[in-house]
Amino acid sequence: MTGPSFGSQFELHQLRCFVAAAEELHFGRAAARMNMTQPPLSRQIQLLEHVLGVRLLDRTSRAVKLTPAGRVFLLEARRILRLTESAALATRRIATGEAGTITLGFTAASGYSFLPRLLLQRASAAPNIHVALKEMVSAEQIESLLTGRIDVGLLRPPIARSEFTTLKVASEGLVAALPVGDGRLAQASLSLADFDDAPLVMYAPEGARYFHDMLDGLFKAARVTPRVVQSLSQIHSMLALVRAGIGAAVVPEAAMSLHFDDVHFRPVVTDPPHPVELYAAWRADNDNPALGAFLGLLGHDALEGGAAAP
Amino acid sequence: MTGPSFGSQFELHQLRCFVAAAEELHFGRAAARMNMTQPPLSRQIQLLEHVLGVRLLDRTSRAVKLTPAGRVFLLEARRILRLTESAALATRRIATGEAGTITLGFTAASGYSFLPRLLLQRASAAPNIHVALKEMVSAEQIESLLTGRIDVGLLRPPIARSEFTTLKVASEGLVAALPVGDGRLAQASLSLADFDDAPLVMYAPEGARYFHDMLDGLFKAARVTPRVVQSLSQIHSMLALVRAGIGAAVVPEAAMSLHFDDVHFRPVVTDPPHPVELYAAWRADNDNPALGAFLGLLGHDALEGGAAAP
DNA sequence: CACGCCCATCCAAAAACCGCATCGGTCCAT
DNA sequence: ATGGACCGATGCGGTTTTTGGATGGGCGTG
Repeated sequence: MTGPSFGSQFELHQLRCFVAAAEELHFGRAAARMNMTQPPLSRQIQLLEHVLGVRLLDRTSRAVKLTPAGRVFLLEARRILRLTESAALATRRIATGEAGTITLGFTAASGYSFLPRLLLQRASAAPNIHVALKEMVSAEQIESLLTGRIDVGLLRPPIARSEFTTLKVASEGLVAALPVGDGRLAQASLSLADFDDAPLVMYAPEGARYFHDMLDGLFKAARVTPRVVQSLSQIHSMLALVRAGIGAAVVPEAAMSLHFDDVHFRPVVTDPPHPVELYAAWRADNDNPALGAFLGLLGHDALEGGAAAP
Repeated sequence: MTGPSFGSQFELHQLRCFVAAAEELHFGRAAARMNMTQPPLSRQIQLLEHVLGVRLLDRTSRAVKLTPAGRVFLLEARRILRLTESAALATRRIATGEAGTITLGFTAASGYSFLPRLLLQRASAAPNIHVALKEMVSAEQIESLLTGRIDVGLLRPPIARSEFTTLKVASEGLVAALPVGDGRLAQASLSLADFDDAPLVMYAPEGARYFHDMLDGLFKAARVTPRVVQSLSQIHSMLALVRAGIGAAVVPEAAMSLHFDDVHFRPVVTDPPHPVELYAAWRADNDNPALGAFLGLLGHDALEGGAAAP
């Protein structure tokens, strides 16, 4: 014989037996609490003591007492059992989607207005869903959705992928950003014609294809030709140029939350009155349990699977 | 049927199986690591999932992947298993006396010199033994030893109780505490005769029976009769009176560590040169496992059971 | 001194577990 | 396209473990 070929590790059942016995200081009552009879409880505690190599309970036929080691082990056992319960609970919450983490990609522009509203709503409606934010342009989001780096993207159309489910979550109008002193500020609202032959800070076709193409289309349809003095892809950079008096800019309403000094906004009337669309997209086969709860925040129809992308 | 009449709690063995599978992401290798075959491992994990009501591993015939809930549960499971090991370790250390708590009673006088040395030694020789200190006079210590409020007492003889084991841990001489200006400070050492008919701050027979009786006996044997101007039981109070010039005092050497300004000490020659004795006492049937290690600090012969008290 | 209380032990029945053989599904090489 | 390798799930018999009733023995109590 080489040694005690016992299972050299104790089991939770033995811990539960010990805690019951240590709390009742009476094997009979402890057994009753454990829904079993006294002999097996005795055995389990003997086994536990054998595995530990330590006597935990001093038992005479008249009284049961904790040994010093037993006192220490009682605390440890209670801690372990508490941990098992909380572990099970936490895991179930993750699985049911009550809690969990959603990694969300978003475009810079959606971060100004839609995203803060969304996060505010999450804080009250799904406080246990953690949202990890990653700013990236729409093309990056599509790539990241495919590789699983993000669970959901907030991005611009077109989203031409069959493996995605998409949902239009917001649409907004366009506004003109004008420097102080610009005569057009006298008007309450502008039309596209107001930009004909006027200096315009435009979206760049590379970094901001969606806005570039949209504005380009709108101007062409209205037979208006602004003088494009600069092309940029970031809204805040464009507004900085507007402030410098280089020209006007046409940006989504959300940009109004940026509050540049000496830059004022006026609504721009367009044919579809809200041409700027924001979509949420996610892989249809994403198995993140928190996804359902998160999508619930995006709109009440979201859970059914959203509208197809154009 | 009321519900799943399963053992509604998982077992550590299932946790170990799950951790192995989650780490290997391969049931066969995981089973090998667990020293068993693949089918039972599959079952254990199925059982665990059933108990939790949560799928932990997504397994196709080609690949095994953790679900989001499984990722969370893996962390929890590892934590629980780590805790079980440390719990067993800590408990064994308590049982073997490597670690633990000793509640120690001590007299005020022993706290000046002997106790600090003892605690210093403990810090290096038995750092995991925690010593809880309770100052109390010898009579209180005996009472507390009987009721188990303290494990060990550092006290003065006589200790006339058969249920105690005792050990002489220190003996010291007496010194005279003299106020500046006292003529006897000219001598390098004093004899008892130097106190004849001189004002003396004496130990009170109630609160400090040991010192009172000892000094009383020494003076009587030397046929010396000091003028007792005050009786106190606390050394520091006595020294305060000495400093005020009320009289001299005869105190144990340890009192020299008190350092009162304008109070100087001179050795007093006595017949037994070290008449002040300090004993350690503990119940022979004390089952505190840390006791052995602690007694080892008191002297190398301490473990055998000490000398009988007078 | 008989009785009651309580934990340990013994033993047979029940339950749980394990390993073997096998199945169904997927991927890969031919 | 097809055969083979690989992998996890499942069915089943044998073994180990656990359970609970009966019993024993120590220890206070009336």
